[in-house]
Amino acid sequence: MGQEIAESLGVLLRRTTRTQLHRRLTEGMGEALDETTYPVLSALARTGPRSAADLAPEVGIDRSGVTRRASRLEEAGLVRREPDPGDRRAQLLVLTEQGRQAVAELRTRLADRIADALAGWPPGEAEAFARHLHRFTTDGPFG
Amino acid sequence: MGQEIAESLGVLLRRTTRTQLHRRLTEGMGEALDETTYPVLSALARTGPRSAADLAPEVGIDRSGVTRRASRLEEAGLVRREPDPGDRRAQLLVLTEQGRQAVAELRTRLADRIADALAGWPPGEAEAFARHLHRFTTDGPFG
DNA sequence: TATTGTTATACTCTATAACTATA
DNA sequence: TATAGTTATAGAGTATAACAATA
Repeated sequence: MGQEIAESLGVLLRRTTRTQLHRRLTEGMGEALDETTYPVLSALARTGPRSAADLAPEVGIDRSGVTRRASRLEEAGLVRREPDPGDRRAQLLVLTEQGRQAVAELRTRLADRIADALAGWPPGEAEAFARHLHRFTTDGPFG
Repeated sequence: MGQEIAESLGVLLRRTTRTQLHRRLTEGMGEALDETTYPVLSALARTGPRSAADLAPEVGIDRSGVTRRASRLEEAGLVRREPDPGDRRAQLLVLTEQGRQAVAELRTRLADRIADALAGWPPGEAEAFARHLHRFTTDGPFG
């Protein structure tokens, strides 16, 4: 059983698993939105307006990387920068209306893919899997 | 439910999730064995002796990358190169005894981490999760 | 003194292209 | 002609270090 999970993790954690999924999700959504900028846009949608420093651990890169990716998204009109009212050193990254639309499209695409994958599963198993996977990513062998 | 899976996938597919796990697994096992060479060693153990070209898709990089990583493992004595008896163009990458010992240690470490993560789960749920995760990585939204 | 965003720099890792040898 | 391994090269992406502004 542990061996089966180890094998599955091996596939999931492959570099190509991530890049290929993100590349397909962002396909045709403009030059600025690719597997590099996707995690920033996605994290921003998940957490709401954030500074680059706050977003960095969420995305798994440092603040200079967030700045660079955010600049690409800003040029494309998906993100804008606003001064943080509570800290004049900081800039908040905020989704524009166009950015929100892009996130909605990305979420739909991902949801469709997941639904397709689970379509043939026996009743109840998909729900159980969702719960288990969430628990595993939270308490799993990653900390 | 799809949303819950999407969130979990977001965590699993983070670049840092992979590198940190592999970094911890290989900790203290010599300079040649790190998060870069781990997937090659692991794939070799899983599939048996293979050429660089055959191993490339398994690892998710191209054959030049496999060659480079294999050379590091060879220098450290974990892998050796043998001529392929069936094709004189090819070189088979083979685990040495030291390489097999390293793989055994890595498997133990990963199994321990997984077992720790599942220790508190209700009876039967871990087994179900293992089956579901395997199915999901096989038929999932990645192809 | 510490932390912010940003930029420039150095480093790591990768794919691409070339080469020779063999199928 | 195509494919093997290998090497050199160029590209992408990253962390590190520095900077001025603000806490």
